[in-house]
Amino acid sequence: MADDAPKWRRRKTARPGEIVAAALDIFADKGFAGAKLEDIAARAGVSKGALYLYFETKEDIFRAVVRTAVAPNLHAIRAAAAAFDGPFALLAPMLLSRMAGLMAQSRLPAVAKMVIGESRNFPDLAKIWHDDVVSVAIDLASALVARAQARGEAAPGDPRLYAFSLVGPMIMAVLFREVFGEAASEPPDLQSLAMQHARAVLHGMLISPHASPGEAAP
Amino acid sequence: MADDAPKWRRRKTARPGEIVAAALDIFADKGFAGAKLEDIAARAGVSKGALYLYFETKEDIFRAVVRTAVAPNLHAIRAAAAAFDGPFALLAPMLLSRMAGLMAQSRLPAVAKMVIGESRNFPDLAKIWHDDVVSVAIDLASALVARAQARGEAAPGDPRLYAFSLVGPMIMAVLFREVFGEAASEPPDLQSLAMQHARAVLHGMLISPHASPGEAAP
Amino acid sequence: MADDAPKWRRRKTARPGEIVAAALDIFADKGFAGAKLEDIAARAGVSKGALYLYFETKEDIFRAVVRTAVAPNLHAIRAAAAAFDGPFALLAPMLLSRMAGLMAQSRLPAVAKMVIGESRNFPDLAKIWHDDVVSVAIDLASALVARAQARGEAAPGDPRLYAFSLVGPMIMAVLFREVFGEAASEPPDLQSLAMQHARAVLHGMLISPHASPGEAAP
Amino acid sequence: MADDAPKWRRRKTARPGEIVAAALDIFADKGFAGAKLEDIAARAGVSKGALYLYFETKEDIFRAVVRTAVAPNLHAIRAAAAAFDGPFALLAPMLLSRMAGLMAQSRLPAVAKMVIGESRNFPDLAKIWHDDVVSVAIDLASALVARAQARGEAAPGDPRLYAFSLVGPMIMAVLFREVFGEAASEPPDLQSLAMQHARAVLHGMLISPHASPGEAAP
DNA sequence: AATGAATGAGGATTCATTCAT
DNA sequence: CATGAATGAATCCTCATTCAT
Repeated sequence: MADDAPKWRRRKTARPGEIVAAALDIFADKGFAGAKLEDIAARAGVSKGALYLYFETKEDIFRAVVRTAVAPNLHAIRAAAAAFDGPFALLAPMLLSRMAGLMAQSRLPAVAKMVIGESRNFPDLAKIWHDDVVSVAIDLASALVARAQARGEAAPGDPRLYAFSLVGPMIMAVLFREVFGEAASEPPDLQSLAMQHARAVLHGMLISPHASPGEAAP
Repeated sequence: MADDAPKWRRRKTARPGEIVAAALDIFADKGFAGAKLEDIAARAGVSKGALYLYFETKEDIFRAVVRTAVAPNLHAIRAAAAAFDGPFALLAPMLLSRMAGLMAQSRLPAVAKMVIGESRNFPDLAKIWHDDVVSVAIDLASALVARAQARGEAAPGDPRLYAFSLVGPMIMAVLFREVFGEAASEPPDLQSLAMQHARAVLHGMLISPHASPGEAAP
Repeated sequence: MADDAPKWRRRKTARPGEIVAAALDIFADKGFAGAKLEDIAARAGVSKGALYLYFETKEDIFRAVVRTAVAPNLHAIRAAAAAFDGPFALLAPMLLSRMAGLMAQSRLPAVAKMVIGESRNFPDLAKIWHDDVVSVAIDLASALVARAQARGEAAPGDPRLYAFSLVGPMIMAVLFREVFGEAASEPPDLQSLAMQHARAVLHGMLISPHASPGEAAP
Repeated sequence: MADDAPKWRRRKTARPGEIVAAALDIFADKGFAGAKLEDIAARAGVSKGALYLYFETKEDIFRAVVRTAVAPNLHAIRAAAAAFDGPFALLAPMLLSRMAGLMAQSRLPAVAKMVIGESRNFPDLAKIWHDDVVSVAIDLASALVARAQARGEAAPGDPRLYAFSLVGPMIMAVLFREVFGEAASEPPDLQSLAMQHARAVLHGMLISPHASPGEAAP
């Protein structure tokens, strides 16, 4: 609360970002309807009226929050995909690990929770989220699987469903942490899950009678 | 939903259930804050005031919706687990398939969406959902994995993380369908996903040079 | 940011007048409450803050608008009255015609509309308008009538009511044009009305059986 | 059971009228923007929320006020016109007198003031007012004049402008009273004005050398 | 039990006004 | 002098909740 530093006015450029950041916190905590503009303003360190210098409506702020969260991470995902072209057995764990890192660092999980809860009230945001995040990720994973299949690395099957097999556990874990937080039982560690799941989905959970004993424990 | 029973004077005991069913529809569509008691009452075929004959507050109705959705399905899951004690390689696909059926039939996905969105506003409901649904399912899967490991059927590793590997894709697919609905690209088929994912997570997606061709289709 | 282009040219004295002119346009269009200071500033080509260099409040601007519109026209009316001292039969049409010209040229009708609408919110302005415009005009007309009566030119009767008989049609026509504008049926032509009404109120609309046919068109 | 029991409920039927009556008072006093819904509700003896049981928005109430004021008086005007078919010299004073009575009894002057002030903000209401009140009155007067001309009773000239000559003074006087109220100099008496103006506009203000001396003094 | 008219606290939004630059 | 970002009081409107019928 106490801000000793003299607040230099003329924040015109920085303000929108500060407001969006504050709004993300409040929306993630209270949901869209539960969030009070007054709280968002307070957290952003501005007055209620100042919000309307940069955004038309509460919905507008919400949209900005979702869009702002999506854009940079979207680029990161695409970059990760294009950067590597090795064998699927190495690519999959790398991608899951990177996904774990992304989820831990960014506010994507919080935004995901918001979008899930408000998907019916903001169909256009759901569409943005779908088109720019979920579909991109699924298409990426599907493409990797398809390539692996073409190379004879991966078993036959629907690449799109395999995409769910690959990233589903990460999504579930992320939402688990976001929804139940520390209020519930110990949340899963994302990096550990990424590693163990990569091995499981690549090599299988079953201990093959033909496999060497060392295979299961790297 | 069928109205083959005489309508007059059958209400008394049926009313709360009808209200909860109506509320589930409205809450699933609009979210907690967006749902109007007037709409719930209209859908239930009663007056606004009548809601207060059976429930104290709007929150009370919401809690009843969540609890009502949880209870019976919870039993089904436990029953399914206890009923079968075969090899993990057969149990896992069966459970995933049953899970797919459960998700398709019940309103669990809709309630899950609601709980995710309102988890911060209703910590107690999040806790109920966690304790009675999520934790139970995870514990169940973990126990099955641990048993399989003890029997030498499953590879070593954290059984809890394996639980995410098992059910995560189903959860993701269910939410995908719930959130994006028909407005987005083709939603994944749950049964197909259950089958393919079971094979993938059990035997691995990779084509092992040592594996026999028949391994993929048991 | 630093913009070294010196904008201050020569305004200083012209500014208040420009602001008042802009305000008149906006007030006439939106009414007092509906007018936004931002719009007035924009139309005057100054910043919002600049308004406060010349006026204390929004009300202050409104008062200035009304007063500014009143003052010069007031002079014109008095001058017209004092300038001529001929027979009433010639004076009346001349005054009505001059009134028509004044109404068509000045923004008096627009200000009249504003004052009518805001008379209860700005009793002091209503008083100014009454004392400086309406009463002056009525008193002037009354005085002319009284003089005509004293000279035996005009029939007996309340000079004040005769004043309404004289100028009422002009007022009504002016308001008709101001309120309904071009959105309604053809507005009356003020000069034509002035001429025809002068003849009617002086000589009567009825065709007297005793009057010669030429009487109606002198 | 039969649902057609008399609705003694509350005031469901009477309320809208009460609200409109209260709103007319407040709107007339404060103007549209200046009127607070809270004040309207208080004057109507209901809560703020109750207003929204009967009207959608503040604008909706305003429209209802204007429309409600127009409708019944409209009928009265038309009836008066159709009822009488005597000589113009008798019809004109009768109509002016009736107009004076109507203005004194009804809230038409107050509504007129509102419409004048808000004509730009509510063009549709201005149109209603024009089409249903002003045009009707002008057309009516014009028709009477035209008929009188056809009968050789009235002098030639534009009947529409004559209509302004006839009713303009009444309109001006009514607005004078409404705008300046008792705060200003003595307001004109409507009935006296109707009588004196009728004589003036019929027979002329000038004393004709040919007229008998007794004609000018009733 | 059931109704639905009525309530009023709560919150999004506007805009006259201020003041640091 | 001039600016325009910032403020916050004011007010419309919503809707969960109550209660007379």
